[in-house]
Amino acid sequence: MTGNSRFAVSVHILAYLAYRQGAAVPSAEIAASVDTNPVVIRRLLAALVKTRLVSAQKGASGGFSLATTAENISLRDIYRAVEPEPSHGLSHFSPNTKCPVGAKIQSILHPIFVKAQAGMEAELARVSLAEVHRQLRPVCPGKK
Amino acid sequence: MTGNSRFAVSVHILAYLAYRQGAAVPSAEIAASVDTNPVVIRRLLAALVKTRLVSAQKGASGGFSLATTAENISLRDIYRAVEPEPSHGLSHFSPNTKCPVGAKIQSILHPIFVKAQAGMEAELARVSLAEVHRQLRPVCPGKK
DNA sequence: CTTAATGTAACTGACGAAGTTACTTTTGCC
DNA sequence: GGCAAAAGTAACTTCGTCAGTTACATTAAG
Repeated sequence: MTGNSRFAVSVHILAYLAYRQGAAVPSAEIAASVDTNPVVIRRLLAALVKTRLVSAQKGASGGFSLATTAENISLRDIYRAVEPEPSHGLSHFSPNTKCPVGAKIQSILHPIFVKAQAGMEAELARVSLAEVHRQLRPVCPGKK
Repeated sequence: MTGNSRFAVSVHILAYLAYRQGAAVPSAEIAASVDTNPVVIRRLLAALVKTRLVSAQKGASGGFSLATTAENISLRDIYRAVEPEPSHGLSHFSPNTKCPVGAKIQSILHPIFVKAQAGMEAELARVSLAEVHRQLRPVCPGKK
């Protein structure tokens, strides 16, 4: 598992916690579901705990659980918790300010990037963790 | 200039071509405006030529110019020309399929990511290169 | 035929993220 | 009290991607 999968893995983690219905789930169990190292999971969970989406219980028989209901958590909340501030490549982009184009291009692009980012997050905001959870346990036709 | 600034630099390139009003502009001149190496510029231009946003003229007194009007180029066109297919971290994310969550999470996330991407691109589609060009040459109050 | 340009391949270096090891701290449970 | 299990975290190793660079073949104007 290489490349930036922080968000995808984080949604997986929270979906797993929802699936386990409030139990204190150790990082090793989540790591088995994601198929990665427990430390990777704990690092992402640290961000999710900091933003109060998840609560952590140290010590024996400890573990992680959702800090609120799955309805109250949107994918945008998760995205913002674990993704770094989007730079869109504007940091480390230092055009020649002696050129009329280079002097202005950054200030022109910045608000455009902010809107593009907002457009993406608006779509994520429409999906709750509960919706993801629901799709995990689909209605089983014919079964009551 | 480090990190993924392909899109920002590409908009800069096209804005520069618009600014030069149809002249055949060599990559070295664009590189001076962006403050980077001409090869970096030519690599991005190769993608822009392939998608027919820009035309290239080889040989002495050759260079690059817009293949169409700035009104006809949206920032989404530029984005799609130079950014690789968005994986959103789903490639290289291989959860444990023996777990009920791991088995389904990818197919749940995929359509959500597609919508998020579309939300972002819709905002980029609203901005044309002409709009960027206009902001480069603002009305100069008092000047006729 | 010279010169200036594109088109590309090959290499280097920086950076970020995943993965791993190892250790400290905390806490339930016997 | 002491053991076991867990979070928390630091340090290190890969690994992939991209910007940057050098070098060279190809092309076309004058």
